[in-house]
Amino acid sequence: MQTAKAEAPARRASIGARRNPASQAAILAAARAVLAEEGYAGFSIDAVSRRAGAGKPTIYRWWKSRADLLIEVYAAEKALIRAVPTDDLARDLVDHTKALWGFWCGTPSGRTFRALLAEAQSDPEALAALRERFLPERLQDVRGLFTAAAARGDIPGEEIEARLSLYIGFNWFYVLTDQLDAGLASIPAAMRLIAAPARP
Amino acid sequence: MQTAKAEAPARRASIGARRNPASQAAILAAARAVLAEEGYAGFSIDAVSRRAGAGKPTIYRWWKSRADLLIEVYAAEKALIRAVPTDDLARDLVDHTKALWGFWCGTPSGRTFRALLAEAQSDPEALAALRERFLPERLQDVRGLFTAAAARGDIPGEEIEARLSLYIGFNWFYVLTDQLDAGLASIPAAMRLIAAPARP
DNA sequence: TCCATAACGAAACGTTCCGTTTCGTTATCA
DNA sequence: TGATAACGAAACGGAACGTTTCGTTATGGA
Repeated sequence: MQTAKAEAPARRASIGARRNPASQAAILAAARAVLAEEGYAGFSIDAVSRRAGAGKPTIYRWWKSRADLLIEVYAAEKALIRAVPTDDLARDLVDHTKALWGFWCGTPSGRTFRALLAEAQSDPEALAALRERFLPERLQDVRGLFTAAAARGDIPGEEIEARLSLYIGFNWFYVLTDQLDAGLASIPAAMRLIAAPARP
Repeated sequence: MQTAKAEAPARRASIGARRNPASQAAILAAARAVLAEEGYAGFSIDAVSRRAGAGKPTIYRWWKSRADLLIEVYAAEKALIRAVPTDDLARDLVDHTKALWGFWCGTPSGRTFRALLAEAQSDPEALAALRERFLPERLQDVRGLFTAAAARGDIPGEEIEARLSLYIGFNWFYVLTDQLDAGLASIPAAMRLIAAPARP
């Protein structure tokens, strides 16, 4: 099991007129556990509240939406993956893609990500948070791979957005259809196309 | 407005021991209208039932899940778009993409599609329906563009899946982030990369 | 030192939607 | 003509929503 199953049954009362870090940690851990075990279907504020031994008002006080909570759960683990450009964009992309897919499969983060994308289809604020907070931060590294390649003259600078969109969409397609295994074989060819030098 | 707002207040009773086509039509029209006006957030069986003037059991009798209903609403309009290969894959892809995005923006189908993808993240049966029924049928035409190009020798046959995945993901990324407008400019460059001939 | 302030968990609120069951009605089809 | 089946309406118990009320705990400024 990839998550702590049993929660500390210790009661957490108020520690005064300030946020209780233990409650914050318990809620994030509970959210992570619920997502790991039941995915988006079981991810309700009630379920997280019960599992964390926390009151619902405590959750609503610090996270104004489910999307907020999802983003924080995701961000707590994503920091492990870094992408540093070498001199070969295609290889950089293949490496990063494999690392990302391993991260999505080996932690609850794949389900968390899918939940966030689903949430964004029904909640306009979740969509805004996805576009304005989540994606820019998460894509910073991979965007850097493209800008470095453009700086080297390997790809045209004006095609960065198009190539980045291709890269993002490729990953989204496989994770949203829960076909990361089947998609592994397509990674090298796809990344070669995305990283292709400008045609003469 | 792109959908009929007022429903026929005429009562539809049973027409005997067989399905009532008027009820089927009213339910599909109601689902379409709800999606057009409120998107996935307002798409509940209760809401569709109320709007259609139909009983919930009638909906559950003929559609075993929300995803089923979404697929049928989408399929009722998608038939309008066809893709016939010429001798230029890149141009075929650009044309088809623009037609698809116009269809997604000009009808409730964009919202329907987003709702279906969201539904697939919480309901395993919806995910199965998406992969095994919806996508194969919907992708038939665009897949034909790639196989025709491979038959001409313009692209390697073993890269069809990778290039198709790139194409699908590109579209999904923009529709799921509700950024079809902003993505228009990236279409030509992206399609050129997807359709690029094999490197020597 | 005292007390206004604020976070805490628990419980309950009314609302909405879930999927199902019951009911009386309607009309087919064997 | 009668068994069969779909129809709309209404109601069911259960779950989750987001909020409010409550008593408790402990801080931090006066």
